[in-house]
Amino acid sequence: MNTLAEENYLKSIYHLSVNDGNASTNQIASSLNTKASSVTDMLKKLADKALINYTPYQGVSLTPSGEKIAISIIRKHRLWEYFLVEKLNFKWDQVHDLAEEMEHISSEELIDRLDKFMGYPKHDPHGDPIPDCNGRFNTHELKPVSAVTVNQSGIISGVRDHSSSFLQYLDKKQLTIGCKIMITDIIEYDHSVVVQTGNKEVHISREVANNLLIAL
Amino acid sequence: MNTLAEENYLKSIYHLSVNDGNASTNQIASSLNTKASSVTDMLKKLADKALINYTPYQGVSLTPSGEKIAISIIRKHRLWEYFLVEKLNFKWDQVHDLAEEMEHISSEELIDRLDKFMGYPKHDPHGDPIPDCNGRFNTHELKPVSAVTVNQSGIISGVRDHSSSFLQYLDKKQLTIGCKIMITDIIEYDHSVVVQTGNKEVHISREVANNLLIAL
DNA sequence: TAAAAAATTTAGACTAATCTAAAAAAATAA
DNA sequence: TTATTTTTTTAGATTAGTCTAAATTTTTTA
Repeated sequence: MNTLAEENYLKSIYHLSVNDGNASTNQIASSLNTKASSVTDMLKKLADKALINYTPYQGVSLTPSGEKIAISIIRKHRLWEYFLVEKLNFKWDQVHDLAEEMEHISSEELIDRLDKFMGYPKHDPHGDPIPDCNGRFNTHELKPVSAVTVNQSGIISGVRDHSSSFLQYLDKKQLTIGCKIMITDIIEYDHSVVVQTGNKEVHISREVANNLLIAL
Repeated sequence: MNTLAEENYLKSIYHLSVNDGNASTNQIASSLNTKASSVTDMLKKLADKALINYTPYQGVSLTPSGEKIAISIIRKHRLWEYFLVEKLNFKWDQVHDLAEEMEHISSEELIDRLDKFMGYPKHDPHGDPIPDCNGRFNTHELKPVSAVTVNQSGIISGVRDHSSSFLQYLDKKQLTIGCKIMITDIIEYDHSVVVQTGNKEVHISREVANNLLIAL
């Protein structure tokens, strides 16, 4: 078994390397709120355990076994989030920190039974896909609202920012997972976006549009 | 908040001092599978935090704030055990170690919601009372089978040993929580006990009788 | 009640994970 | 392509929790 710190590093490296397959020391440090020197120490340890590929100064990538562990933690995180929202009636902006703690409960059997208990959900409350017990999941084809052209419509299906302040803002604007929206205007000047949701028009900033994902 | 190690010490001290209100260094060491010298170090730390009353060489007792924390951990442990058995269909002999891990999830709101979700159960799968959100619970009036006289009957309502080997043995003998039994004979020679359960007679050793608790 | 045994504490060391400050390597800019 | 800046690593220290071995206190026993 791995320590809590090791698990958090693997998870962070996984998220950071989703795009380019590589994570830098500084990126990891800032995502874990720690110092670059601490990261270097841990990278050596994870490399010794063959969980990452590490060449000094060159950043890191996960090995297959490191990725397996990372995905298992993400599975746990998302299933617990689903449990908290669907069974214990938490709001979607309240569950991230709780799940950060619960994702380290080690038992795989427990999580598989939890999965079954909830009917094998495919997405967590923020729209992120939940890996199955073999670590497989659909990488959904979502676009940020900022990348959509005028008059296109779609279903809000994910967020890039999981902070409660962002989620609460979306709640207030009634821009939540599952809502159908249409992009009615894009303001050239500041790249802010006007979207139609239900019978209302909502004006959102470029930053919000960037962090709101829709399925076309 | 307290560390995992601190929480485990407080819980251990609570359990050890239920009877005489006091726990010794060696008792704590053996219950936590650690060394007496490690215990001494931790006792100083807990005393500094005013969670225990500690006089060197004299053993320790919990202060009110230490007891509050201990009971909160026990509440979590027992609620998670209930959840695992009632919702995820684990057997009563499979849940102890899982709950040891889950009891350290810190959120009180989470555990209160879990309590509500399950309908405020009063006892865990081993018959132990579950403290309510204020830390109150009935200390049930149970007797070990070894302390009962011939021809008395009662309901199996608790166990003193939570090891899976003991619980599996009870399963095999069909001596589980809720069963009505009658003590039909006590063997003078080795203090073993013959009990009637349903239409069967079961012969149990003194040790088993000692660890099986009934309500008369 | 003095000697032996048991229990407990102290002293000093170790590991995991972190930090600051300094050194080294890589990337960028002049 | 050399100088500067940024990134990363190394060196050395710190904290929590643990350990072994030695010292001390308490308890037991003769």
